[in-house]
Amino acid sequence: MNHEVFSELDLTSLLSLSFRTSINELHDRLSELGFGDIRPAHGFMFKCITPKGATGIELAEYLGITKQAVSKMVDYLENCGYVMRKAHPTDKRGKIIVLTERGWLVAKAKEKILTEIEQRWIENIGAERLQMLKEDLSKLVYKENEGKLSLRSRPVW
Amino acid sequence: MNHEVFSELDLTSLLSLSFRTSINELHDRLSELGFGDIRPAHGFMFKCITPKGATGIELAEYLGITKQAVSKMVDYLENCGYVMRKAHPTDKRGKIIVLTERGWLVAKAKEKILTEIEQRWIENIGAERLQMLKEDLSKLVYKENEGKLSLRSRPVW
DNA sequence: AATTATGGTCAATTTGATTGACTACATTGC
DNA sequence: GCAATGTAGTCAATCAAATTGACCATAATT
Repeated sequence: MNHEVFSELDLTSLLSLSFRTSINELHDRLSELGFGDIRPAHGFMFKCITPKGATGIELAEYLGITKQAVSKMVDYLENCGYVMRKAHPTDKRGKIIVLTERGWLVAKAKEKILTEIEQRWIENIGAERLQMLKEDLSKLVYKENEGKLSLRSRPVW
Repeated sequence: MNHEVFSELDLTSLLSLSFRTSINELHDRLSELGFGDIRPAHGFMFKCITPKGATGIELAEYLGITKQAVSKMVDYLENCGYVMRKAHPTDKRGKIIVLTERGWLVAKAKEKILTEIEQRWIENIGAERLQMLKEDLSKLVYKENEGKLSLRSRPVW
């Protein structure tokens, strides 16, 4: 398999492939650490739950999915021992989803692995280029979404 | 919504968001052109079918999914009038999947839209930066997969 | 010629998401 | 203050994309 193969790919395909590559490594590593029941779909949720918890509606908006989908995901993660539903302090209808201890463990492991992946990328393309890459991607995501973000630009992790 | 928000995101999240952003625009545009029945999952298949067709097994390997999944996808695309199953010239077990005229229309529209998206990105970050971005992503996808590509790095488009 | 391997489909199941219906509580507006 | 409307969450049914397992027909191997 030759490097040249990828140069001919359009940007969208490249973004897809590099995302899949990262996410595959992340989940392989999480599996090795005993977090095999965490799947790609769950990942971004953790970012919204930390540090002080979130309601289902907040998660739904953040992830760009329906509250029903969030509810099911929380069922699963609660069952696996990663999150807990707590009563909302002021709104008796609402619940707050918070991380359990095990939830915090996986969140920290995720953080560490992502940092390591980024570190290895720095070794490949250099710190400046990685910095530029991140800046450019940030700019693009921002420009293209102009305020309407988190409606359909939902991350998979 | 502030640009700063994204700078704090890790690389993996950025890749996810920028990919989603591109793919959303692509499919919005395809919908406007009357190709609303094409969904993100189908996209990368076209790249493998063009120009001279492909067998189910080839598609499965290229996409990194099972042959059964390919078969179903082809059922759907055939039903929508984008592809056709033809008899394999030498192997009586096999079939070749080729694009119909409508299939070619959507493939060309896709090409055009992706080029336009890339063009707009050039206006945002400049041609040099975009070139660098593509080179860096290519290098990373290549390095990280080292030969074992197309097994799990399956594109979603 | 018999065995094994391969290309493709059928059927059942899993995962992640959807739409629609419903309950319990909150907010608004006379 | 209470009736109308709105909102947080769940239940149920369904869809989309993929999986595993079983199977058939043809090819390749020995």
